[in-house]
Amino acid sequence: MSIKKSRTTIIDIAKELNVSPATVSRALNNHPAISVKTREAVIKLARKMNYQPNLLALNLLHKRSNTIGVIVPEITSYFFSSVINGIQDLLKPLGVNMIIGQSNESYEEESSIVRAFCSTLVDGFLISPTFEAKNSDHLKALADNNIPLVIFDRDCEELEVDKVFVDEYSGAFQAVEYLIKTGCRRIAHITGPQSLSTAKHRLRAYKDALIKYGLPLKEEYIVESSGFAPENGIEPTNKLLALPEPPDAIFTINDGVAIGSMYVIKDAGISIPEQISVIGFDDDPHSCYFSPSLTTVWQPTYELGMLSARILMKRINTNNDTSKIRIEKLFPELISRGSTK
Amino acid sequence: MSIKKSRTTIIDIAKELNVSPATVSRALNNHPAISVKTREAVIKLARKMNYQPNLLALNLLHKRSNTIGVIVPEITSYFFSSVINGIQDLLKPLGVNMIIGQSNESYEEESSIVRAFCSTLVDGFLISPTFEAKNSDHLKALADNNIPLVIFDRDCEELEVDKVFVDEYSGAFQAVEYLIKTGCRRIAHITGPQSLSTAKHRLRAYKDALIKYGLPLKEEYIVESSGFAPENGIEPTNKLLALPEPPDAIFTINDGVAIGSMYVIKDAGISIPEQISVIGFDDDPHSCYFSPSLTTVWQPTYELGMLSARILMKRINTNNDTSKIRIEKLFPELISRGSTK
DNA sequence: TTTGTTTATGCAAACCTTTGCATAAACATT
DNA sequence: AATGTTTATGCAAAGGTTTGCATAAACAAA
Repeated sequence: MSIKKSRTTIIDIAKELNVSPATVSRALNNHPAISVKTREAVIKLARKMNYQPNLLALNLLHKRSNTIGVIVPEITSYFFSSVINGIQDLLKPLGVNMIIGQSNESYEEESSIVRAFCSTLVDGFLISPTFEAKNSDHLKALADNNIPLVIFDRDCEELEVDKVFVDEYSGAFQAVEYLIKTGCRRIAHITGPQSLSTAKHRLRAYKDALIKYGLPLKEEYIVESSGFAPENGIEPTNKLLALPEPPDAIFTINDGVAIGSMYVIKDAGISIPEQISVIGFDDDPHSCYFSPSLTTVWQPTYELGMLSARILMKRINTNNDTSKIRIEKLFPELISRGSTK
Repeated sequence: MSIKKSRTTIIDIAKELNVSPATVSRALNNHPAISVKTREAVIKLARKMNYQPNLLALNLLHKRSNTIGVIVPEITSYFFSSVINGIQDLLKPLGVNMIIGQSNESYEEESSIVRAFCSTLVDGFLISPTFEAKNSDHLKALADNNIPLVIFDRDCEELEVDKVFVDEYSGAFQAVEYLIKTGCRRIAHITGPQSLSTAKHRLRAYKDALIKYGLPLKEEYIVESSGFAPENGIEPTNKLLALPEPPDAIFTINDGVAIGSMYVIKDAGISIPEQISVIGFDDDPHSCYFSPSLTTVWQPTYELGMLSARILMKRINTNNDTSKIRIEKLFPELISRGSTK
């Protein structure tokens, strides 16, 4: 039953000064048609009364929340949290906020978050779709409601919207090529869920690189991991090590899996990189502290976030005009460390 | 110049049905004084026209944004990102959103974020203060504006608000006690920035444990790291190893630093845990994949986030009444692995 | 028929700000 | 003195929803 001490409004100031709220508004917004005297009085009093504009009212007026929704599979991974960093750094100077949703790789959750954010809460979306992508109706619905959407990192082919990717193919190709050039001949690949565009591109690059260098493509050297954490690397690696002719190199879908993989390999008494080379993907900050330190493919995560956000804001500010959709690609880079020869 | 196809409002429905907007509102909100016939007609049409309430308008009306602000030093660390997970999971079923700000351990940034979030955008704050805490005027100002605030993980003593902590002292004491019990006698501590309550508590526990077991307290065994990443562990460890009588155990401020520390130790050809035991703090998911796997102190991060959010929501929903402030403590747990004897 | 009661609906204010249009006052020009 | 121009301000609507109060309509009771 406490009386909520409501904050100072433009009306309070107006009453105090015996002017209309409109005058106060104009004075505070540097409208030209205000006498110097009035303006100064208003500004002075506003400061004294600690006036702060009510963004809730402004939002309603402008039909804009100055908030965007970001949906990622998870935020605890280094990859996505540093993408978010990039997004945030672009948004902050613009005074735009970001609400984050985690899909946990679940289609249901993803669409429920979209729905929740949709109710006028959000001016646009930045989404990296879940790999459990049954369909993309919930995302298509955004287009119908004229809410801008930018897809990043993971593709969703049926959607014709702005997209920002890392050139997975290039990164993976570099990695496999490097293994070949350092003398590996029996190169295995621990791939990720095949519904993911990223996993598909990396797999294709793996195959293409082998072909280019005339190495045989063996189905048993391609194993799928069901996730991106170290524990997801264990079983696939065990499978590879149990082969009659085990690989002399493993290119993994990401650093997490690579770490699990190295763990298994070392545990089996096999030396890295002498007997088996390992390459990851992501350049997680932990990766260089393992022994051996992990060779990996660095991705421009921060830039990925920045660029995606920049493109989204452009859409929002141009009222989602019908200009051509943009598909951008950023370039990854091989970082050679101790886990390769 | 495109015409923004504005969404269906309650007024559109009202016109279509020749009733007043008030009637539509009541019909949709199950108000008792509405005839069944009208209600059904309204609901049917609302569904057909894909009506979704305009939260912007509701926010203004209720003077509530259903959004809380969360400020953490950084989100890329496992610790904070999993706290955020807990917060989010509590908030989601309540339909409350969260905007995140990163202080990057900077006082300036922290207060600028508070200011930005303040302008009616946010119903309450969840803050883990930066260690560059010059003062807490910006946080005190929240109290003046009657905006609820819950502090978590890191204390700010001059503030009388709800707080949720991990019992750092207990966790650190367990760690040091464990080292002693496994035969270590020259135990060093890499502590964190001393403006942090967490670092202070852990340091105190370290000292108390040594005293309890009659071990000498040597100043040169206490070294300060300037951050929480592996690289911050390097210099402090070098210092320790260079001592005339190097330690036979190192208790570090967190897993990140421990990882850097182990890196240096192994590099120096010293074996872990035979010659030096290492214990971290946090239980980062990577920690068990290092060799040796890292003994550490697990913190209930997820629960920390959940509880903090729960307490904040209580404050918000009780209109920030003057009930007693709550100080809660959660308990950490030692996880023994390969880096200790 | 009158009065009283219930039921269903509408009006208008409130939440806070901005802005197009109107207007009053002050001043300048003839 | 009359007309025209400039300057400063106010009015009111708009943005979408909820809700206390008023009221019309329908019905029941006397």
